[in-house]
Amino acid sequence: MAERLDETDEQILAELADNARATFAEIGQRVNLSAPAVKRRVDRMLDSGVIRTFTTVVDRTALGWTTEAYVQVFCHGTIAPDQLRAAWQDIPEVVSAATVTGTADAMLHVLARDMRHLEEALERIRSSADIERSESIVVLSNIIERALS
Amino acid sequence: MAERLDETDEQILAELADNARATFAEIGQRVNLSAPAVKRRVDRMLDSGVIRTFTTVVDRTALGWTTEAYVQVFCHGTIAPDQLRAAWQDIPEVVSAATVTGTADAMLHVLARDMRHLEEALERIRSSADIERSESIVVLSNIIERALS
DNA sequence: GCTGAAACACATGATGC
DNA sequence: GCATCATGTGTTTCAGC
Repeated sequence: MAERLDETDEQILAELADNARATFAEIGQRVNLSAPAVKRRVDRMLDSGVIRTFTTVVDRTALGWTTEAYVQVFCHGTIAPDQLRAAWQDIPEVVSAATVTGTADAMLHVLARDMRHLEEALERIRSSADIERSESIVVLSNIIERALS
Repeated sequence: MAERLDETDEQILAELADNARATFAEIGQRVNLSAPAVKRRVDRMLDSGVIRTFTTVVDRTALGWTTEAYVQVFCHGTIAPDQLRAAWQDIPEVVSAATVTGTADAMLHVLARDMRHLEEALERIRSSADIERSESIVVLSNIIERALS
C-alpha cells in the first residue's frame, strides 16, 4: 500500500500518463530498461494500487458536449463507495465521482451535450442508486482545466 | 470535426475509458466487431480529435496528495471569468475552476497534500481575488476518476 | 531485480465481400 | 463498412546471472 517509488517508477508513471497505450518496449527504451522489467514494475504498481486505471481522454467538446455540471447527491441512508462506483461507472456522462463531507453524500462531475441531455443523464444517475435527491450546479464557463494525475 | 458517433463508437469509448490498455480483440468481442474494425474506429476518433489521449489515473495517495476538495466561491459583486483566471491560474493546487449557476460564483477543484496544506491554499485562493466567502466540500474517497477534456 | 530467448498473443495492412 | 488472413511486433514466461 504505502509503496515507495524510485526515480524509474516515477518516469514510467509519467510515460504512461502521457500515453497509456505505449508498449513496454517503448517505455523501456525511454527509461533504459527491458520490456519485461518495465512490465514487472507496472504490474507491481497496479497490484499496490499506485496505478488506479488506464483511461481515455475524450474530448466531448469535439462532439458538441458543452453542458457541464457539478452534482451533489443525497442518498437514502448510508451507501458504500463501492456500490456507488458500480452504479455509476457505466454512465459515460459521469466524469468523476467522490464521496464527500458535509450534507451531501457524493459529488459528481457530469458532462452532457445540452440541458436536455444533462437532465436525462441525471435521471439515469438517480435511478441507478438509492438517491433521495440531487442538487446541480451548472458550469457557465471553464476558467482553469488542468489534467490531474 | 463535428464528428458524429454511433452506438458502437460510444461503446468502444466506454470500454477504452474503462481500460485504455484493452486489446482491440477484447473490445471487439464486447461490441461484436473484429479487431481491425475496432482499430479503424479508434483511429478515426483519434484523427478527428474525439479521443484526445490515453492516460493513466495515478492514486495520489501514492504521491502524498491525500486531500481533495470542491470549493464554492462567493465574490463581492460581479467578477469577470478572465479576472478569476488571472487570479488563480498560478495556484498549482487549483486543478479546475469554473463560473457556475446558483448562489455561488465559481466552483473550484483543489488538491493538496493534507488539511494544513488545503487550508493554506484556500487562503491564497481567497486573497488573490475579491472573495466574500468560500464553502469547502472535502472529498472522502474517490469513486470514479476519468480524465476529462 | 535485471537480461535474454522463446512461445504466444496482438496489431495492422491487404484482400474480398 | 465488415470479416478473414498473413506477417511483423509486442507481450509474457522462464531460465540464468
